[in-house]
Amino acid sequence: MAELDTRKREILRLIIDDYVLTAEPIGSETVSARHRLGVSPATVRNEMAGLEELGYLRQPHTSAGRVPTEQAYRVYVDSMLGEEHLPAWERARLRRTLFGVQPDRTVEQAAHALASVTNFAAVAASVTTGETRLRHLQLVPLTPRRALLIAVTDEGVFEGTTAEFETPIPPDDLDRLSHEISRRIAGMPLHDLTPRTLDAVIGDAARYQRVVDEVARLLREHLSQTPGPVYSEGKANILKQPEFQDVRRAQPVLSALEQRDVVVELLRPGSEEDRVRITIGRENKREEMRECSVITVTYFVEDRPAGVVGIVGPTRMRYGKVISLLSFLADSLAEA
Amino acid sequence: MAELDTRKREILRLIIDDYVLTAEPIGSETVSARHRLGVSPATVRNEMAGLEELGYLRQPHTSAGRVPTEQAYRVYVDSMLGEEHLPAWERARLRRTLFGVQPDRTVEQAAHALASVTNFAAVAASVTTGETRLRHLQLVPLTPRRALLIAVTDEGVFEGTTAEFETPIPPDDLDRLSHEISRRIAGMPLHDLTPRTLDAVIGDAARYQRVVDEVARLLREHLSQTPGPVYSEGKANILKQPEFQDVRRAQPVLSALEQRDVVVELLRPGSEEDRVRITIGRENKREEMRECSVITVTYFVEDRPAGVVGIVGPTRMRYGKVISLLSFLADSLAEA
DNA sequence: GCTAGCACTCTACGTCCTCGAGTGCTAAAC
DNA sequence: GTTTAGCACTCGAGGACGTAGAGTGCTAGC
Repeated sequence: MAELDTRKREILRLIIDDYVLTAEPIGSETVSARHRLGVSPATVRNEMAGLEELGYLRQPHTSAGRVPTEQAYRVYVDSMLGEEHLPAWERARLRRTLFGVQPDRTVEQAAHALASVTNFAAVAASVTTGETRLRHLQLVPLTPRRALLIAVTDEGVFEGTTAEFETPIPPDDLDRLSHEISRRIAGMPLHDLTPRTLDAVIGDAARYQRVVDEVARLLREHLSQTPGPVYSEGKANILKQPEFQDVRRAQPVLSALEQRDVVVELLRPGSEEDRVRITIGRENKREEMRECSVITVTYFVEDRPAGVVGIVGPTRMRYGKVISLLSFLADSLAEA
Repeated sequence: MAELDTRKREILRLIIDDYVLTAEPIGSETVSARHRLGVSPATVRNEMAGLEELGYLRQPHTSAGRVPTEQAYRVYVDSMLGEEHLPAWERARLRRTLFGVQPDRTVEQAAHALASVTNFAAVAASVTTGETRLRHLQLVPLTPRRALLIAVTDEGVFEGTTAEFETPIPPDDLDRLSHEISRRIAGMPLHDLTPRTLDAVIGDAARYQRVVDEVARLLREHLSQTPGPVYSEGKANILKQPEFQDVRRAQPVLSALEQRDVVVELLRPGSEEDRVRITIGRENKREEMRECSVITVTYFVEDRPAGVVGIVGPTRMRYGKVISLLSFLADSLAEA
């Protein structure tokens, strides 16, 4: 996109900055007046016509001002982004919510705070990588034939499922058995939990072969593929955005965000070089998200992705601000 | 409300039934035509004028038909409710979603299915009464000074919290300790978890007095007052309802439903005589819910409340249908 | 007590008009 | 060659007006 000379870029930037705040089409008059460019509206008009030709601007109708296209937002985030200053109270507020509460709800709280600061929908999740290790496993007897399986991993994430057995097992045996399995399995990385290795590790553990099999099955099912809890907070916030005043536009988005797999998809972790991920409008895979922009940031602990936080809002958003906010939040989360 | 003679009641019923389906004001013509009452529109008009005087009907404007008031819905559910037949496919669908999945996600699934069948928002929770008993307790070492506390109760509900200790504890000791506490606490009803009794039961357990204290504190905090997870599904459904086409009406409701405590409040369990609870419009405590009706059903296992499911929708809803649906669902849940 | 008839009321909707914002083009100025 | 003033043009927002239709309340007669 080297087609843009300095002045065109400057004008485009001004239009985007303005439009993002007002949500109203911007006219040449406004541009030339608000920031003194040293040129008259007429000149700005010419440039704007050029920008429209290049696909960066769009006119809702002949006699309205112009609004940025998705392409415009794209070059904006790619090459016009300045560091945005975060007001102290916002920093303070975010940090307070992070360190105040129980540590196991930090991520949820982060999403909550993010939603209320940005007025967008916030999403967050801890990353469950293959690198996660099992720490502990416990079978709690419910009935003679059923027990609650609890698995604790490296990251404090854990899942509860009921296991059913074909033959009844006395509670004491179950307890001993669960200790046995637990000891053998502790420290094992999740990605080693293939059927084969699992059998190798715990397969010869006991006379309760059936039980071991059942446990192995559940572990495989739950831990290897379930990517932990995901949180989405403040979804109702998008109804505050002018572009979603029409319910028919908002409804699909809200519905989509209620589906766990959609959110999981949004929260796919990035790599070290690719911490901030920005998806604008039609760049989204999901049809329902085509009217939204999604920004996510992955945070790292000891060089491994530990979690992802992000927001979902209209394509018209203060990208710079949001990115600063997310980066700050990610850094804070990395500490915790 | 003995003010209503038989014909007035009949007419009111017809108007409600019709309005609930169409969401449009009903005129005298329609009433007299749709169901053959044997009287002319003029007569119906007179009766309707009477009903309006009594507060059961309301005219949006002079020349529109009439719509039922909340008072009308109230007498409707109190005294006009017939058993509504549930189509076989709906029963089948509900049951399928309940018994297909992992047992520990039954309640969530129930809410999900409910939302998609009714097109309203569905809420659900398991009840954590004082009657719930502790089954098992486990401390999993994280660092020398921190451990994950897991408590398993009667109902399979369990919570994970990290406990912090002032002095480091070797993992083996912690394990022994946690078994010790677990044995002493097992079978204890939650409402006995007052500070005093707790201390009496586990206070003399060990030389790790501090640890025991910390555990006691966490147990009190988390189990006695946290009422387990609550689920709300299909909140975006309310955007499909004609009365919530205006975003400014829908936004407060959606925001409220995103707050856990609001949902908890809605899901307060009823008693045996009071299984079905219907709250219409302004009967709701929460300001934001004043445009909605909430119907919840408590289901019982062994004569104790085990959970609550319900829906949130506009006051204009098919009360009979929804109640049948909820009752059926509650019965099904009681089995599981 | 019921109903036919009728005048009345009010909204929804379409048309017409004006106002104003913003444009694109052209010709003059720098 | 670039910039700018001037101007005619386009188009949507919004108000005024009129009509159609739905529904009502009232009255007089059955």
